Amino acid sequence: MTEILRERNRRGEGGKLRADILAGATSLLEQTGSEEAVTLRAVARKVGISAPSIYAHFADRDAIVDAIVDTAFADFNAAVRAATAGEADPVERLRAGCGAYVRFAAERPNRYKLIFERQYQVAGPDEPVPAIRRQSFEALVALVQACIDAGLSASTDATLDSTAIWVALHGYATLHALMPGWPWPNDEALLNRIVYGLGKITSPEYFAS
Amino acid sequence: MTEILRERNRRGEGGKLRADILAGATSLLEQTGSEEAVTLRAVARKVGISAPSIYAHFADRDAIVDAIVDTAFADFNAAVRAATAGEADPVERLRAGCGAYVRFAAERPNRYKLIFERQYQVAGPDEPVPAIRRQSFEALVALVQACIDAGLSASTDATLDSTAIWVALHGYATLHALMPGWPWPNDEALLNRIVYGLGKITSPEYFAS
DNA sequence: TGTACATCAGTGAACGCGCGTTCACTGATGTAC
DNA sequence: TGTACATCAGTGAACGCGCGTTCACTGATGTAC
Repeated sequence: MTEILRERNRRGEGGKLRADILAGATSLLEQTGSEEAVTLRAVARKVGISAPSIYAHFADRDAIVDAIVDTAFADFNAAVRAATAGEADPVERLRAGCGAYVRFAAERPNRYKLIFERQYQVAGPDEPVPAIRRQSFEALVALVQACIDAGLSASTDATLDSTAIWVALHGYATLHALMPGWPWPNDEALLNRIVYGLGKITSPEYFAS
Repeated sequence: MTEILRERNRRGEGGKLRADILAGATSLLEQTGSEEAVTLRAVARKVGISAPSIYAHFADRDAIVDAIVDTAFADFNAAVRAATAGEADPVERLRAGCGAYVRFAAERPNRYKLIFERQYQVAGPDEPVPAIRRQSFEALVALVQACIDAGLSASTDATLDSTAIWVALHGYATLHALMPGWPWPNDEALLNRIVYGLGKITSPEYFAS
């Protein structure tokens, strides 16, 4: 648990500590792999300050975790959007988006996990899902629908097939992080099976893979 | 947190407490949804005994959680095996096994979650996966291979396609538990897409669904 | 059949720990005069 | 240009809490004689 030597901020620059706390908490989460490890005191140790100093910037422990989730979710949406933006062909766009989804999770496994687990805690078991999460799913449905419209997919239900793709991507992302010792098949091949198989992509060059 | 009124066991029947502790711990896990809630003291309160009494039956807190995992994993394997045993047609067997997989997770979401998360903690990030887990995957591969052998699947790589099916089932199971408020499509339809789509089942009556 | 006693099932008090949070404070620094 | 002071950034000690675990114990019960 490395501690950072830290100089007191100059007057008017107290706000900088907020960013340091967030960075420390995020690295703590990513290193230990569990949300429970993000304690006020552990974060303070990591950042090199005393525990009460955090209260100037966050209301309580939960506010820190919420801030991590907000940042991570924004990063996630941005990563997927950036990946799809670069492709013209509908199938390539879909494939690129799904690739970015899995890559994000692989590179930040614990932040990915937190995004989804926190969802549950925030919304409660029976409450509706927040708009921001629904929107990123709608984007996936739109990608599949574009393939259908271009005559490249045999799907007759973009929502159903998007859901299938989504659960497969989520399962792959979480299992991959959870069982690195598993004899996983080639990453590209598995992703192709998920995207082309569940997306009912008809073009032979896609389906062959 | 209901406490159970409990009479002291008679001489020679001390072992009964072990089962009570396990049952209390399991119900605590299933109610609260988090492994952290399964504390020695919470289990003792649940069962209606004092905390130190647990040490006569379990070495430490971790041993209780391990026992829950062992039981849950055995139950899981039994449920899937029982489902496949009843079917003669290879595709029906595969479909029944996958259905049992998802049903098990839906009925005991927190035990299902624990089985996989504990995996990680036990084996460590880089160690190989225990034989018992590998065996239940091999059973899935065999089900897919049987479909290929019967000329009912166009798959040319039973392991790859079984992996795809597995990650999709896992993703569906975990997301379903995590987001009950999500507008999930019809359960049968989604499972059919996963099993028939990723299993490359060719029979028209299957593929149409 | 009666009784002493070993054993068994389980208890209550205590320990040290890390936690979230509160409170009164300190000391450097920018600014008003 | 010098100085008093308000403000800002952050601290140290303390609180009560629930935890895992230890220890010496208690009292009911089956059994040997």
